[in-house]
Amino acid sequence: MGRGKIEIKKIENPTNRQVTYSKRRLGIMKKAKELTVLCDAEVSLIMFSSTGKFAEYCSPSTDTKKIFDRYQHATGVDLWQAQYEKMQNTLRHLEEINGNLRREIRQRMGEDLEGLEIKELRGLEQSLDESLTVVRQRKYHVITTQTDTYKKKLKSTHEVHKTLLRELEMKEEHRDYGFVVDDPNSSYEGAFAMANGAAHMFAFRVQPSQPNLQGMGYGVHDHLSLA
Amino acid sequence: MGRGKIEIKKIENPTNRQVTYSKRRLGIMKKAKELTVLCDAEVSLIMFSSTGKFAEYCSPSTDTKKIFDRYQHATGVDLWQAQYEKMQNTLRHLEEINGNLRREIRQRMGEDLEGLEIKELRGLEQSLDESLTVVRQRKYHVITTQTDTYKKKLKSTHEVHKTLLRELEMKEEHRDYGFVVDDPNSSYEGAFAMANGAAHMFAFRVQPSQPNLQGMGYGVHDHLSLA
DNA sequence: AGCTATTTATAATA
DNA sequence: TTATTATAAATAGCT
Repeated sequence: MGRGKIEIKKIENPTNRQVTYSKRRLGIMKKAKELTVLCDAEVSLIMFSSTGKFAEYCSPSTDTKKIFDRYQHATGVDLWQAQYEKMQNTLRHLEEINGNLRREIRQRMGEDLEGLEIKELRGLEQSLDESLTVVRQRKYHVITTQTDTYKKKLKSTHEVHKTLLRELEMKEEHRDYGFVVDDPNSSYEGAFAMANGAAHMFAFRVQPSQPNLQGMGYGVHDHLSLA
Repeated sequence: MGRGKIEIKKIENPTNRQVTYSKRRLGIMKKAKELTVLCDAEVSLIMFSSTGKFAEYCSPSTDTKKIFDRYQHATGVDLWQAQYEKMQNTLRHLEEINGNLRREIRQRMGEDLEGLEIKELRGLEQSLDESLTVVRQRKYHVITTQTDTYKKKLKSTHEVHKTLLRELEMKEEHRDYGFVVDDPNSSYEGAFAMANGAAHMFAFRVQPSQPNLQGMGYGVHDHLSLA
């Protein structure tokens, strides 16, 4: 149906191919519409050109999703089922692992021990013992580091104090009156008390075992309630 | 393109409509094939007649699912996306929880402690300490139970022994010769040595802390490698 | 299902 | 792309 007959094979000239695609795309869409109207049919037509350009026709009485639902029903092939089931399996697997991890944590917290053999209990005990040692070491390390930090702060406060004292002495030499202090916190007593007080507060928290901290928990636990 | 021009509107005569559907269905499928070949396009054509009959054409280079995935990508239209993304989110969420659980276990094993504050370290230490106590108690409980079991077995062995002794004494009274023993394991010495020996082996394993058991691990760890 | 007169689609061309 | 037009292809009405 043209000036000459053509063989049905790929048009190698890209321009011609594109032109033919445009014309025939309109043609087939017209055909699809006519089929829909004349024969009261439902038609879905989806096309991608070789350059990736997308075009579609779908009967007005329906939509592409409905057509595909019908398609799946008609063919019995559930296109998404495979993917879906795969994901569901992964999900189940993850939940199982999750359960196991939670159980391990519970056992490491001294719960859920009923099912364990002596051998396992001994292993767990030993592991906890070793872990406790490591955690204690780490705690002492952190404490030491923080103590050093406070010491440095204290020392720096002392420097400030000395400077202030010198300034005051100089002022005293220039006047025959006593202290002139604008801000009580900048005085020797104020600054020293603060630094010392902070250090004391910390020292108080240094006790190895605090039986009253039950309610404080161990912050990382929060994520047990995530799922 | 026929003996007479027709108006494009629903053919009311069902027979005519069906005939026209058949002819035009073939026609449009031919067009779809030609478009595929001539223009190197990807085409999906799905049709349902007014009587519900299903027919489809799909480019050989692809399949209906792929066309549909491309369709979704091209249109941005949802269809299955919602469900799919929901699952993907759940999956990601589970994996995240999983990671957190693993981290908690590692921390309960004395690893990965760098990010913890003193407060958290102290909480962890206390938790481990308490857990260790519980696990030790449980271990001793299990050990006690097993020891009881062995004691009962031993007692029962003693009963057997007494019976045997009585039988032997009776035999001695009937003959004037010494012991007559068929199976050495059924003798007093054999039975007692076994029961006692087993108990000893167990007693040996009762020591609270076994520094050499590092390699044995704590069986429950295996599931750390599940995912 | 075939047939074929006629309409329609489109290849070549501009 | 769009328009023209000669020609191939599709198909409506009939068997």
